[in-house]
Amino acid sequence: MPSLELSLNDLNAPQREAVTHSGSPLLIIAGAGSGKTRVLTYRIAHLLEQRGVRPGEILAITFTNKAAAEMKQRVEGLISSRAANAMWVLTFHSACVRILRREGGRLGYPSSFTIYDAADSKRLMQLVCKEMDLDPKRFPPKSFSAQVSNLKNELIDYDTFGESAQTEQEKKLAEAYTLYQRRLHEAGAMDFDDLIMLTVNLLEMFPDVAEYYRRRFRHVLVDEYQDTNHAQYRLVRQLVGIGGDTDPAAFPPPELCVVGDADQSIYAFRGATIRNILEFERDYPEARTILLEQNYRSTQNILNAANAVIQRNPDRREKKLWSDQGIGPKITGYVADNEHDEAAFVVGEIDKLHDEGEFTPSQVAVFYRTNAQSRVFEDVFIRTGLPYKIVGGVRFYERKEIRDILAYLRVLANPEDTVSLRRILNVPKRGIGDRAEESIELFAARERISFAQALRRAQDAPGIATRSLKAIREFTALLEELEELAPSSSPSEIIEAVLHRTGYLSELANSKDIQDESRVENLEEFVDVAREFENTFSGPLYGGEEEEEPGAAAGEETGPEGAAAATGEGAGEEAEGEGETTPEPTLVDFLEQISLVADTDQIPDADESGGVVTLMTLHSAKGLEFPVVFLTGMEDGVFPHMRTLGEKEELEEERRLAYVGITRAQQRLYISRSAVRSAWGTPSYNPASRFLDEVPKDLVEWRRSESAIAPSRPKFATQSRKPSARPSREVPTLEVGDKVTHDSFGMGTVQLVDGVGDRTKARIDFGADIGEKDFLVKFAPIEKL
DNA sequence: CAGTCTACTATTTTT
DNA sequence: TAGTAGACTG
Repeated sequence: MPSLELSLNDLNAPQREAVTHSGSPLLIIAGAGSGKTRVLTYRIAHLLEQRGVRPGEILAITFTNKAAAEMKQRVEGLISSRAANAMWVLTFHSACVRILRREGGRLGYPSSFTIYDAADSKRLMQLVCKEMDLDPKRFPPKSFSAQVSNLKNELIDYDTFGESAQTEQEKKLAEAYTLYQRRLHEAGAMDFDDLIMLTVNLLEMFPDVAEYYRRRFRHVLVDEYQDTNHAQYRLVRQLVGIGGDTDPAAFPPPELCVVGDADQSIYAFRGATIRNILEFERDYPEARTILLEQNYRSTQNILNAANAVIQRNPDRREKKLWSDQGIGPKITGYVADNEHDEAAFVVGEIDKLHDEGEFTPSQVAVFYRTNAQSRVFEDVFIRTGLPYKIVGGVRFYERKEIRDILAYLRVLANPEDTVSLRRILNVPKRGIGDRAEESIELFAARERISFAQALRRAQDAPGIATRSLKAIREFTALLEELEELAPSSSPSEIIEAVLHRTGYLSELANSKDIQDESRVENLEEFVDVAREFENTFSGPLYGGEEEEEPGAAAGEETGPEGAAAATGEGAGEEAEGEGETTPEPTLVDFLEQISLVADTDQIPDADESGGVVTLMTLHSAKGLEFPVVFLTGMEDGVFPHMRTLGEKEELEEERRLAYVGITRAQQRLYISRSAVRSAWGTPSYNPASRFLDEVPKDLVEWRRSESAIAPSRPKFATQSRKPSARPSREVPTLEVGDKVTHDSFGMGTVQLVDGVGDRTKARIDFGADIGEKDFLVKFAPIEKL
């Protein structure tokens, strides 16, 4: 066993304290670059080696698979890998899936339930809204879907929401939520938010299950705690047995350790609440808080800039990062005339850094606020031949052809999965059109049977065309054929069978659309992904390796299954995950991997010779670090984003995003903006980002501080040369309370003005009949009265 | 039923 | 500008 005593010396005092603290809940506030992952992994090693904790008693939760993998790998570097295998180091979602696969039966779900991603759940909501005959203009399915997601994040079920529904909108939403949830249940499916919510429900409703996990996991560690939403917060509370429904007196609660940094919370728009970290000491009165402020990543100049920016946010716990890495060079600033010019500057600098032998391209990252901004960089990078890699954007598993085949696989794994079934019904084209689909749906509703069952009884469906019926027969026969071979085939074999027997591949092969060529390639890659999965498979994500030495458990493990557990939980079937029996990967395992584990092609390896420049959004950059960072598009309206300018909280989140961006840089930081930027075809003139003003002047050396085309802060567009659709017209300067007339809505009152320059928006109230509407002032046919 | 056309909309997104 | 979703027509 490696001596941990020695390695504790690599830690600073607060880090060491965080590693060794015991006996009460622990909050570690870890500033950017303060060695958070190191502390977490050392803490785990310390638990195992010094405190006699068994690996099976540790549950470490992260948000991303990448973080989980990294933590696991780094723990393995400290202790034996066999021990590391018995720990649960998982994302919130995969941990919940493990629990739900075992216990979901109590909630009426099959253990092979399907996981719907955001696209699937939107599709289902669309079907639900159509079924309810809702006007998509007044009740947009997309918005309903988002709202249901928010409700689930708040653990508000449809009944509770329905009771308090007042307006028509809310009532319809409650109805849609109810129906949506019923459809999910019928399809044996859960959406992402269900994974968390239903696990909380399960633990709250079945105290024996909750107790089982509390007895089992004596240590619960949570990473990125500032990103937890309410449901995840409640889940953690359930796991440690505080605030739960069961009697906590029976045995001591598990020890909780959370790590986070409120200043790096950038996912509030997804329901994350900063509250969870700010109020940790109130939630857990015994808690100890440790602050990590020494940064091991960046130069002091970079940290000073970051500190200055984040300080503008009110109501935060004061925290000042410092570094002993030296002052470092100043930040380089650049004002470009347009976005191409900006990209050219970035490329030029990267070339220069490379030529001077200071940095290789792989040490450089370019950040931007929105994915759309990547295009220009891509253009310029290609033109100059500088190798690059864009992280994010259209993801592999979101491509149409992959989703089509996935839908087949899901139907094979779970025939009741209606969303997937309806997706492939007429893919490839086989003559089952909207008409036929509708009559099957109607028939299913009337007979109170599932869509899948209705399909198999299609001959009884009223008003179905003979031609359609024949096509449906062929389709169900095809499915049966595939279902037959599925149980004895590996995932990759199943995929190949689907590709060939459905005619999907030949349809693409016969197409003359060039896009379809790359589709075929993607599908080939998909088969490879499946093969790779089979080769590296080490046991299912769920179930699998439980206790490694069941007998040694402190106190008898009372399994949640009552009688079954009495025969010795852990010693039985569950234990075979490791060792002797190499488990065969099932289709369900494969599908789960795909839904829960995002992209294979992510951040390029830094140490590859020369390597490539990494381009990504600021959000994707969280958790990463690069020797050289370019923060681009520093313009009000771009970053901070136009849509955040009105809301105080959202602007604060943008500022945190800026903080995250700045603190990614280790040695060199560049900040740039462009005077003109084309958005959706039309150029717009943006003023400098307010975040630029928040960086102390003496930290920045401006390579170019003014644009040639817009010497001072331009007010409005010098309307482009070519006549736009709208004849040139006075753009009114509006203020709240102004009366205006609109060409089609008539007279109204300005309620809200928001945004900058060309992108100024106004909310105008046209009275009871029409209500409030938002306009882009530049384009709206409004006149000030 | 299937291909084509038009109208619409447009952050960030760990799972 | 560009991608998509629904309507329209052959």
